[in-house]
Amino acid sequence: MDIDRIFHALGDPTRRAMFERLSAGPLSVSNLAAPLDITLTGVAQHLQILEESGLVQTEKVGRVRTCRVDGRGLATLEKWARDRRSMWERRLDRLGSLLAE
Amino acid sequence: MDIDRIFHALGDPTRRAMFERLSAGPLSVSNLAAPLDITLTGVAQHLQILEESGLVQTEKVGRVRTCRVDGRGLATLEKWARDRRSMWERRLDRLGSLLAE
DNA sequence: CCAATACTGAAGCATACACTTGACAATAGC
DNA sequence: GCTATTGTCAAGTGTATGCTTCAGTATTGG
Repeated sequence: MDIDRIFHALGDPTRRAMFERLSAGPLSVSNLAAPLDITLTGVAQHLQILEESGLVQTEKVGRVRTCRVDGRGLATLEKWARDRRSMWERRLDRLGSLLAE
Repeated sequence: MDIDRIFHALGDPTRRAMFERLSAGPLSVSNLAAPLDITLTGVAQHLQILEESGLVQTEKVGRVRTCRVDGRGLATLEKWARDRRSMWERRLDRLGSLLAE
């Protein structure tokens, strides 16, 4: 789960909308595409990027591909944010104790 | 703190590297630029995007501009991730209780 | 079996965006 | 005051990427 790919994937508003929608529950590609006013092909391209980044998982059964959130990507993202925050707060703590002296 | 700008800002590897570096502590623009092999101008451009997204805060004193992490951007990002996770897990919960019946 | 559905693949286009150069402005140190 | 440092502004360039069209492949339902 490469953080680089994850941020790149979510950097696009359409892909983020897709992911947000999927976090409410699994959808077929067509259903996922319905509210977006771009081509199905376009959606499929975005989907591939989301999949490669570990944010979304898809499975094809018959002719319909079902898409669902892949927890691993989200977990990687959360860890990244948590790590940055802890570094940042440690810094603030040091500053605080310096001022306290 | 627009989530759209935040993800766009962090979607670029250079900007993310800058932010990661700043989370360890404040830096001047030149110091921030030093390890990156792009122009100072390029760094300044990235910096503006980070600033507009609420991830970084800068202050110019004399001729040196000091850059530090702005907690608001990070908080917005964390909230977004938390919200997606909770939606996603609620879904898994419903599935679980369905199977339990 | 035939038509409709649900995607997939290749190729092209047009814009956004990362990055550069070159010139300039303001401050700091000697 | 002169020079070096630190950053800013405007404009241009090339590539990445979001999106489209068109054509094709399975699969499903009547």
